Amino acid sequence: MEKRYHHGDLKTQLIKAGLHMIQEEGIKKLSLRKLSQVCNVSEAAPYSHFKNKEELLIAIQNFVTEQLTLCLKNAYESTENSNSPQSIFDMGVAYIRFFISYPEYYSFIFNQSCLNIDLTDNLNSDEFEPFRYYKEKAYQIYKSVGMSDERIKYGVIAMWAKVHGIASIASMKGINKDFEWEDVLDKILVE
Amino acid sequence: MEKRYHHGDLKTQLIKAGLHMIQEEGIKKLSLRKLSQVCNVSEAAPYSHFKNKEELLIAIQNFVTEQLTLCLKNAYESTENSNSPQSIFDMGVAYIRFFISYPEYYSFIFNQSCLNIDLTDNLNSDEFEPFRYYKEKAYQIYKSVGMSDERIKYGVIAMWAKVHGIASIASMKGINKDFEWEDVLDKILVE
DNA sequence: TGATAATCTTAACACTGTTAAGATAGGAGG
DNA sequence: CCTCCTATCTTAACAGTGTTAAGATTATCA
Repeated sequence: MEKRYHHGDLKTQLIKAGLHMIQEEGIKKLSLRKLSQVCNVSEAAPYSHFKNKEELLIAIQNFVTEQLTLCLKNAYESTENSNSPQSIFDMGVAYIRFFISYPEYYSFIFNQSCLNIDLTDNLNSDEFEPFRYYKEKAYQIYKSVGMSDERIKYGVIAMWAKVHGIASIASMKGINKDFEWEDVLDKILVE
Repeated sequence: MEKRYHHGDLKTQLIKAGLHMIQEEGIKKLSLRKLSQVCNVSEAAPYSHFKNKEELLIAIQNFVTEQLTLCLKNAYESTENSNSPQSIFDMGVAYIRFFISYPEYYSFIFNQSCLNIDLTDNLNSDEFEPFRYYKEKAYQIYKSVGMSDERIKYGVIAMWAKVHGIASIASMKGINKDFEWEDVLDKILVE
């Protein structure tokens, strides 16, 4: 395997290697220089594909976000009758399980201020797919059950907050070790 | 104001200055060297009081955590009848308001993996006061209302997850700008 | 007073992100 | 096929970071 001057597929390799490094050692250990080394490329090479570190992280963030959205869609569509309250529950469980499986992803997606970087602008209410998708489907379902718009508005956000809160707490390493989340999700999630 | 060789109160000054810097520019901009400069002291001086940057951050984290606990205690005790479900609600609102007021604090307390540092060990289920206090009081109250232990166990964690989730979402800059959280807390928090 | 320990400074190290200047080579048009 | 353009990559440097070692200063207390 000879080394060529032009890598050929550096951009996607950087994203993949970055994601891998986040899973293995956490974002705190991720540096562009180590990433360049892994990709067998000089330290300045990434700057041909990303304006700076932030842009690379945003690319990785987008990749992870897409996977999360896929999990939600999967959960929604795999229910017998997709248009039932059951699929709202299923989407919630899928969301929580996603962050239990990859705890590092939670703070990577939602934590802006700890990085030397601000990923916040990439997290707009309307553009953040998982939020958008969940709310849209939940609205449809509650509507079809005949719930009033007023109740839907607050019901959806309340349910969503609970789901997100469980994901947040469950993805913390130190907190709530006494809970085997997987076993009690159904009891906590039901109203 | 002459400069003495011995600062005299450097340890507490570092914590105060650090907290101030976090509020003003976020944790990402906080560096020991800038902190030393603010305190009019050399770059290695902090190492006489803290083993490393992580220890200083833990000290700041503890300070913030104490303030949050105070908010909860205040909310609990200021209710007419402290031992009523109303004070559970009040504590939840206080918790959420705390992080709406100081959004930077949320990721500072709960975000481990983004820092070059791991604050997680400082966040144990039993030692993290706000969690402990809320759960303890909620348990007492539900118990006095005659709720079963089983229902209490899941009810408390479910309510807590919702509260924490709202705080989490509401403290995000980019997300859910469409919600004026302060106005709708009562509608979202009630079951 | 004098010794000990706490506190602070200076100087260096390795590691970051980032940029400027230039080398290489892939690909389009002649 | 050749040439030129441009994307991509390298080398070398800069400033900023956390951290440590060695030594200076001074507070404390016997």
